[in-house]
Amino acid sequence: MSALLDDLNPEQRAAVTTTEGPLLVIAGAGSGKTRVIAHRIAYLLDQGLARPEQILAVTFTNKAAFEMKNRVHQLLPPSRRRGELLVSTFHSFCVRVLRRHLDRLGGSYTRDFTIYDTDDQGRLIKACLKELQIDEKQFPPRMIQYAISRAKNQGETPETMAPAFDPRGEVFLKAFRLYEARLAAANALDFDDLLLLTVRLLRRFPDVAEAYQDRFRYILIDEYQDTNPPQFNLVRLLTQRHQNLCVVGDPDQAIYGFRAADIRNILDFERHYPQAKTIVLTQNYRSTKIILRAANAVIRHNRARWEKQLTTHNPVGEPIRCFVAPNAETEAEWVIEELIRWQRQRAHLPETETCAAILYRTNAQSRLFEEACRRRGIPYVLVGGFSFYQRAEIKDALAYLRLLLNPHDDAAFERIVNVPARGIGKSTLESIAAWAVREGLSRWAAMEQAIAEGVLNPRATAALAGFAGLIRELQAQLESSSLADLVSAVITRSGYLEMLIREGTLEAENRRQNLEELVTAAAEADDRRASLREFLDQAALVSDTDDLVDNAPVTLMTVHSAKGLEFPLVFVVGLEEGLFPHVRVMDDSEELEEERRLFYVAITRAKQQLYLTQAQRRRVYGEERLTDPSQFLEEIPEDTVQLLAPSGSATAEPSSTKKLPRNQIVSDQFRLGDRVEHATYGTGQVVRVADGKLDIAFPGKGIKRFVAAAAPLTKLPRK
DNA sequence: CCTGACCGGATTTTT
DNA sequence: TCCGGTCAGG
Repeated sequence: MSALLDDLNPEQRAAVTTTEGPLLVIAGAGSGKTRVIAHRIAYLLDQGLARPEQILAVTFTNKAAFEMKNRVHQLLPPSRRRGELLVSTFHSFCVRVLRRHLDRLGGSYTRDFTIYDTDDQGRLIKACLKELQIDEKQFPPRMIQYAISRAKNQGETPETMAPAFDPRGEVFLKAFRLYEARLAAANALDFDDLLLLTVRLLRRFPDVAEAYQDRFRYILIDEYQDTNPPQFNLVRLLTQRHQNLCVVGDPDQAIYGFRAADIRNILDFERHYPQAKTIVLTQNYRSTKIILRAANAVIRHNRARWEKQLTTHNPVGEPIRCFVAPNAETEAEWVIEELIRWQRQRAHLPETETCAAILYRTNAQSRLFEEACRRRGIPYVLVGGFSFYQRAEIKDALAYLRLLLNPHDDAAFERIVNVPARGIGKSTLESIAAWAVREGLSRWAAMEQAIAEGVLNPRATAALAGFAGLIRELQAQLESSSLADLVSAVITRSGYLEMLIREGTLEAENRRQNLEELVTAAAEADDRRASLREFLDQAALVSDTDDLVDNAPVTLMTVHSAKGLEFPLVFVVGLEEGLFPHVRVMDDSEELEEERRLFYVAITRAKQQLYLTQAQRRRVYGEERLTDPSQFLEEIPEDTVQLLAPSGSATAEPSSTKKLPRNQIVSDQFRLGDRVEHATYGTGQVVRVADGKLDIAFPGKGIKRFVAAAAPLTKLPRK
């Protein structure tokens, strides 16, 4: 058993073995946090302090949960591996609880509820606005959606919200109220509801709460800095009895404020749990000294902060390499070239030593890098953006399946009632919608009535009856068929497959293959003996990083998705004012600090080599714009950085031209690659000499063009 | 009812 | 640039 603790440092060992009472582990980037959690669970089991089913561990993604389970498994002797260890995300855990007990809450909710994803939510909100005749121009659905989610996460309901003084608030409340009513009517829960209703359930039914409190003797929460109020409440409820709560996180990596995550949950932990012990893990095992020094320097610019300095015994490493590209296309090309070069040099090393990540602020940036990879024949893995379960054809197929289980799922109904086209048009659907609203029915029920009473024109009635028949026919198969057969039946009998085949385009063929893939996924679920319900739940709660491939040579993703991951080689791209930091946060100092934490997360993903790039021109809204270097670049210490000259013919355009008084031509005194010192811009590197002009790149300040120079420009000795 | 052409507006990050 | 919504014609 002591082998469990052997290769842990004293801080880590303390975090693993302090098993009684609340424990706060502040774990700096790369401090072996995941390892500590896995070892702690293994330790609890190994010491006989708990049986597997008495432990609940919460991770941020399903993938992390899966890996955590595996790690624990490997740490344990075979004799200790029995029993079910529950490692899941907050959302999956809540679904589990609600599928058991939601009936108790009463109202229209039952345990057969449907989960509405962001997409379904958006459609529903649009429908609500339309029904209330609210102008979408004045009240953009996205904003309403955001505001509703925000309100719900703050624990507000339409009833508890302050009576609206201004008409805008009144309009919002009306939309909020209707949205909640429609959700309830469809027996649907949105992502926020999963947490909220679980909390409500446990509060209202002490016997249920006590059952869970008794069961979980030990609770561990990862990424605690990113928990939101309902998650906090849930943790409080679950830990009331044993208080053996261990939360692990890093306030410097709190990046989910927009999702109502509250960094105070971790900062005030010792106040929430007065008995708490605190352990800080400050030794970094991941990055080189240079990378860590840059990261420390960056994060120190945040004012609201729990001060800690990470150290490492790792080698000094290579300087951080900065590159300023003339435009976004060149940026992407250059990154891929550099990546190929880097990996070629290390071709003799195992994949784990050479895999790379390209990290960007927004998903939209991925396209150029994908194209560059494809041009050079580099296979890549793209995370997020358009993951498998978000593809239209997959969501369509899933909507059919959802409707089989819950015909009152209006979002599913609307999605596929006329996909493929079966003669159920806009006006017909509007009549159904109006009927449903008037009678307080779901779309499905309204449709059945409309068919029975023959109120619609014969053609429409026949088309609807055909659709209703199709769904019933498929429903009849629910009991008897395997999931794989059921999915196949859905895509063939609905005519979906035929539609794609008839289309005959390359894209349609692609979509057909995706559907085939779904059948495969269903077959795998059959192997696990999953029910249709479980299959759908899992599909609704997949996270972007779940389809991450270990040790892929190149992975493209947002910085958010990269949280918790590490790569030998990392490119952080698009370091421009307005992009990273994003325009939307620049005028709010708190949000800017969150953005800086995001940048901190980005650079601390790198183990060996870090690249930072900026494009001087970038298309925004299809219009080319000049960019300024990100303010974050200036926060990187100069002596950790090496500036790189653009290779080949690609030459950067300077962002400004500096004219100095005395017309002393400078170009013949300097050569490409010279290091220079300038009075105002600091140390730079000559990246271009031509026509008596000199382009000099200054880290964090972009490229400046010098026509002539006075004394302040001095040449430094080459290193 | 369906299709295709046209126009206007949007872009942060995610369970 | 791209997406979604609107409108006219088949």
